[in-house]
Amino acid sequence: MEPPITKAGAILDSAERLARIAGYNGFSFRDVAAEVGIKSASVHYHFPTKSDLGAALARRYADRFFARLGDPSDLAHPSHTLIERFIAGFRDTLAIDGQMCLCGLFGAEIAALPEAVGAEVRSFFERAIDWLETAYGRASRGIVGDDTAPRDRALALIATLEGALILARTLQDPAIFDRVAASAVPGWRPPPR
Amino acid sequence: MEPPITKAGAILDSAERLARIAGYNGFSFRDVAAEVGIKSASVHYHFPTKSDLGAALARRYADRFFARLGDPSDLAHPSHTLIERFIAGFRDTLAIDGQMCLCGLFGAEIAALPEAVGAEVRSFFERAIDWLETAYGRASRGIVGDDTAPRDRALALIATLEGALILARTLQDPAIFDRVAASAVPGWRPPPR
DNA sequence: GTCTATAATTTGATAGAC
DNA sequence: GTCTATCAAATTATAGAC
Repeated sequence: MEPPITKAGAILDSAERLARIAGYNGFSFRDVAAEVGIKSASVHYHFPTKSDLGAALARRYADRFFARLGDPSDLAHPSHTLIERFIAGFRDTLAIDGQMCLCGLFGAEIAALPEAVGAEVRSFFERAIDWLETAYGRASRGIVGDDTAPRDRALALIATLEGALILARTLQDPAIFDRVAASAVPGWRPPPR
Repeated sequence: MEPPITKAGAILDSAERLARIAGYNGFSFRDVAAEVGIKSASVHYHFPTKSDLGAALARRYADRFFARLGDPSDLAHPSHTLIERFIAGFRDTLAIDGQMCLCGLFGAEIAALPEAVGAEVRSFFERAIDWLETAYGRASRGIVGDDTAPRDRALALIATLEGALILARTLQDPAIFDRVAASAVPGWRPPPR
C-alpha cells in the first residue's frame, strides 16, 4: 500500500486495517487516532460519525478493488485471464495484506451495520456480481455439460472466495485459499512467485 | 429452537442470537441479561468472562451442528444423502434462524478473538472438514473427470456455503443461498416446503 | 443464584480555544 | 485542522448482601 497523501487517507488506511481484523464494532476512533498520531476529536473532523467512516471505508475498498480489476468488457484483457484476475483480487487480500476482505467481514455482520454502511457493502457485492457475470459471458467456453447461468456462476465464485478467506485465516494456512480456488475453478493454478 | 431448560442455556440462546447478528464485539453482557430477564452480574456467575461465554457459544454451536448431521460413517445414512444433509445444516441457519453461521462470523473476526474462542472456532471447521471428507469418501461417485481430492472438495464446499450465507444475507435474498449451492453441487436441489 | 452497587475503562461525540 | 477538555453512555468485571 502506497503511503497516504492526505490525512483522511491515512485515517482510512488505519481504520481499514483495524476493521478488517475485528469488524465494524471492533475498532474505535481512539484506536485509529492513535495509529495516525492525532487525537480522536480530529478524526471526527474528517469523518463526523462512525457511520460516515464505515461507509467511506467500504466505498473506498470497493473502488480500489474494481479499479485494480479493470473493465471486464475491455478487449485488452484476454477473456481467458478475466477469472484469474478476479480470483487474484481476493487472493491478494490474504497474500499481501494478510487480512480478510473488508466487505466480506462487513457482510457477515450486515444486520448490525448502520444503513449507510450496509448500502456500500451491498453495492460492493452487486458490482462484483456484474463484473463476473460480464467476464463469464465473454469467456463463454464453459466446461462441457455445465449449463449454469453466468449470474449463478458469479454468485458461486464470489461466495467461494469469501469463504476461502475465512477458512484460510481461521485454520492459519494461506494455502487453503489456493486449494479452494483450484477446486472451484478447474484449471486455475496459484500464480508463481 | 426448543425452550431452554437451564438458565445457562437461556443465556447461551440469547448470546448466540446476538453474536450471530453483530459478532463477538457486537454484543454485551447487559444485552444478554436484558433478554434473559436478569442482571449482567448474574450472567457473570454462569460465565465468568466474555471469553468463557464466547468459547461456550462456539462449542455448543458446533456440538449441535454435528449432532444434527449425525455420523457420516453410519451406514443408516444412504451415502448419496450425506452431502445434502451437510448443505441442509447450513441452509437451516438461514431458512430457520434467518442468521449467519456463528462460526463463519467468528472465523471472519478470528484475529480479534480471545485465544480460547478462536480454538473452538478452529475446531468447528476441522470437524466440518473431517465430516465432509468422510462423506465424500463414501459417496465416491464423483463427477466424471473430477479428480479433486476429497479433502479439497470438503474445503471448497464449506467455503462456498459460508460465503453463500454472507451473500444471501447481504443481498437480502435467501434464494441466493440455494442458487449458489445448486451451482456448487451439480444435482442439488433445495428441499421442498 | 441473583441482586445492588460500584469500579475502572472505553466508547462515540461535542464545545470551544488556538 | 488539531488540540484540550469534557460528556453521557456503555463496557467488562468484582465485592458483598440476601
